[in-house]
Amino acid sequence: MGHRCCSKQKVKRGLWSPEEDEKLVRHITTHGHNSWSSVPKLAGLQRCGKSCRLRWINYLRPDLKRGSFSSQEEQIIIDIHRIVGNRWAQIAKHLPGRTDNEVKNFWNSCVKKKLLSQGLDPKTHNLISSHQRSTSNNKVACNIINLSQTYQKPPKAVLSQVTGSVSMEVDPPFVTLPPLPPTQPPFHQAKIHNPIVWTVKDQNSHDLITFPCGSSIESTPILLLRPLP
DNA sequence: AAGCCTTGCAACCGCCACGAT
DNA sequence: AATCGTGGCGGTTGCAAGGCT
Repeated sequence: MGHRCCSKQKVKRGLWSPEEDEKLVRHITTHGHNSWSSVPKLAGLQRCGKSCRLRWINYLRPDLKRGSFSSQEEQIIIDIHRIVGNRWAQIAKHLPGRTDNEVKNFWNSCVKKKLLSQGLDPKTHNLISSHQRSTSNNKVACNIINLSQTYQKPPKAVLSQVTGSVSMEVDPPFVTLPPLPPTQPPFHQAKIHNPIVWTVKDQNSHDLITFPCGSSIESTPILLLRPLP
């Protein structure tokens, strides 16, 4: 069956040859890819557009970082996965030079096993034991759930309910991740009418961090809440 | 050395969302 | 409003390479 764009023509499948790679790279570096469906024909490839797109994004893009993941990258993956779950594309956006496929493979081959060996459920990041954590940790966990639920709502749905600013109280300690690189194109920027401001306060109502979300939820720095050692 | 098993990763598949018509 | 084409995403598969017996 396959994708509709591939069903009409005879397309090659399987591993890409160096010659095919060269054709694709040459075409995209000189002409770009306005329409992936037209790339195979213009580049002289017997592949479907979807396959070309995948090959370029996951393997041929010049800004890809090859090689094994650093421990810092691994920690970022774990932290963001705790919040957003198996949204590999979201996670990969916070790891320059890494693709969603790479992150997914790394998770399935390494991180998952590591968490299991530590007695942690890779889906929930909670201890596999039936006992709950201490009350202090429960408080943090509760905030993670709140933030997670908000984060996972589609941007449109969130914005439609926002009339000014949204604030959320969380308890320290917490860490933050830097925002996405400035080159990241704003997601659905044109549709945003009500800017969101997230405010994190301490227990005495002092502002700890405030960050506007002028473009969208997608470009918001993700707050990572985890107990400090 | 040979056969089997495991692992990592590239690629495919199926689905969904969205814009154009 | 319905349909179609396309891009994007997560889940899954297949294969090659390396390890083990």
